[in-house]
Amino acid sequence: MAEEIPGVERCEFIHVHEDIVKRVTEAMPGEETLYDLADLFRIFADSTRIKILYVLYESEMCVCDIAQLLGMTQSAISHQLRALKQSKLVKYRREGKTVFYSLSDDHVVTILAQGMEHIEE
Amino acid sequence: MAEEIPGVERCEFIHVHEDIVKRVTEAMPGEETLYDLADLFRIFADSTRIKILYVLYESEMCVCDIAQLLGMTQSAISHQLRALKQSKLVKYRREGKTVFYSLSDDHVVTILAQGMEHIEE
DNA sequence: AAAACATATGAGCAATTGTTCATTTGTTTG
DNA sequence: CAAACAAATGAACAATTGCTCATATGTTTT
Repeated sequence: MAEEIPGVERCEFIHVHEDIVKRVTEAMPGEETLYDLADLFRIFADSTRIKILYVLYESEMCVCDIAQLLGMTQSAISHQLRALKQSKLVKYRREGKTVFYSLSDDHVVTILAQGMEHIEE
Repeated sequence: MAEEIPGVERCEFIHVHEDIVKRVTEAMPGEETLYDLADLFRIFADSTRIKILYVLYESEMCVCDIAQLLGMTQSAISHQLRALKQSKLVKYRREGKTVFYSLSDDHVVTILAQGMEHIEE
């Protein structure tokens, strides 16, 4: 953080105190972690994926059922499930031709609930 | 949800039970709420904004200080602060020429913490 | 083995996003 | 009032995203 970046204009003096600057730079997670965190939230940043998560919160469900419930194509849902799968927000099990998806942990629920609380104010 | 959308192919039968379908469609928040929720998470879906939130978690700070700490331009930070302000994640107070920003509530902290927990597994 | 079905995937396109650069707005001080 | 400084804003551009369409993969059934 705060490397020397040429061309970045600076205000004359820094207003925050030394110790705060120190605390900030120490408490800040590494660059890579911050990217991972942003990637995770990017998954929640789409209403289709949120719908899927809400649906799976009620019950494990196959791709086709989700598509039907949400009135969307199988392809669209499958693409989004891949994203949800890659960020480990959902897990799946195969049963013959059918693949059943479900939420993989309850961080999903907590994050969604906190988000709802925030926008409902 | 689940309006008749022409051209959406459907699997032959729905696997989930009637009561589950009913619960799902009842528990699902309205379309507008889901969009607002996605919009909120979109704010968290960028590492610059996450950095700003982490910085403000340590201390109230002015635009210029944040820019310096993160090694970015005043303009870039100001644009991002506008987004954070619009979604009510940060608040501000003016003191002469300087504008100090701070976190507006602790949903921010909870959401970030849950996200961190998830990616750290 | 072939047909049928559920799911996954790749390419392509319109729409959205984050940054930069130039400029404007708002406030203080000479 | 003019100069100086902090912050905000608008236009523009590259990069990313979500969907569709066509097709591939994997599994069951005949």
